[in-house]
Amino acid sequence: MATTATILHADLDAFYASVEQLLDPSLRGKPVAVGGGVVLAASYEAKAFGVRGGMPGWRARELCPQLIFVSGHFKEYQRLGDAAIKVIGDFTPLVERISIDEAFADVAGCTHLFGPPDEIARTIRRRVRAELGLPISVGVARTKHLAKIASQVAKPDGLVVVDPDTELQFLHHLPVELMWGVGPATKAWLAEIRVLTIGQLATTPGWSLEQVLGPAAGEKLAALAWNRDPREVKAHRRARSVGAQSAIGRKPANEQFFRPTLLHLADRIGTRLRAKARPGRTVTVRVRFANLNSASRSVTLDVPISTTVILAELAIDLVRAVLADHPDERTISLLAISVSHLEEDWDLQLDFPLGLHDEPRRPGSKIGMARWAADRAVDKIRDRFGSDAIGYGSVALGIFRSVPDEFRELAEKDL
DNA sequence: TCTGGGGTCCTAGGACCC
DNA sequence: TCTGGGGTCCTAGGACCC
Repeated sequence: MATTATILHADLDAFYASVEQLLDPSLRGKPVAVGGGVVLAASYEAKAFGVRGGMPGWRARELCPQLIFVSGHFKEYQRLGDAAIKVIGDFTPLVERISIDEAFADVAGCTHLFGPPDEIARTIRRRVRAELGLPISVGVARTKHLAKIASQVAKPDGLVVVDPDTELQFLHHLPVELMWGVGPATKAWLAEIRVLTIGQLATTPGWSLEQVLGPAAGEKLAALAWNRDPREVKAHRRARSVGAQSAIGRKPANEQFFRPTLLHLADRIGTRLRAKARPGRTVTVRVRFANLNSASRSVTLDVPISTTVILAELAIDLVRAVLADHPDERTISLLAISVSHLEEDWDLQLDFPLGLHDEPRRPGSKIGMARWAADRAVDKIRDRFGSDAIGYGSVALGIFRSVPDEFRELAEKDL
């Protein structure tokens, strides 16, 4: 089976920072960071100093004193990210978007119209540069994983095509961390057994990898060398969970502090679940303590829920349980709620939510109905007048916003 | 004045069923 | 009448990705 290299992986370079340099020419060629308290994205000039996403702002300034901080044009990121993906969509409907700035495409079915894959890749790069003013790197290969590695190698602003006949040569000298799924922990373990390159990995007996990393990871690591990579590009993937979290600095582990935050998080999640008619059955909370250790608790219900107050009450109970199990932890630094086991296309008209203090297995009650009706009313008012018009206002709750809401929305996956 | 926010997937142990 | 094995679901924790 002679498979040809028809999978593209396209990735906008240092996306947020590139947009800022596009919008403000005085930033071009200079080290730029988007963010403030924390670096959300860094330009290549800043990366040269070791500045990385997720890094505390003070640390970034330490590494690069001349670093320019900009607060970010989040609407523009969404617009330009969408536009870049749309350029790819002009060639094939088989586009799998991974994030705001990244997508796979399979061009096998459109080469008769647009020429060979490498030519399509060149056209995409040229058009994104000409029409949007942004650099984009593209990898072309026989599988998704290889295409992704190729685009990483192509960065910045490049194109790498991996011919099926030369795949092993291409991979041989590349560091293991370029593989998808190999992060710091796996890299460190592999380094211990003196495996630094993908070539070395390919000649390492499968059983020793499986023994330490488990069957799934072992299989994944061996897949590249054995040509068992997934090829299928999926245009539509539905979300499997919805969550929200908030770093709250250092707060005592008391209900008066965690309750308002949990209400706010539950509200964010509940609104999204109701908007897409996808209530969920499992609620998970995570509590991170001052020492950055964290613990989680979850509960799975018989009935899917999306009511803000019910989500919040469940979350509060779960956080209480976590704290009861960790009596020595007196300071909380982050709270998170996540809802999973999401229902597909739930008819909200049939959603008789759990009355919290009723019999748990009997959905529907006057109290539950009233709460559900109240949420739907709030949703409608927000649709008309904006999200701050009504509800559990963060100002009233004293919520400290460490990142702008627009940034959170950029990261949200379509339900 | 150490570390943001939204996700995916995997593992291991236990409960429970047949 | 004391014991197998397979499958599914739930829970807690962790690695990883953008």
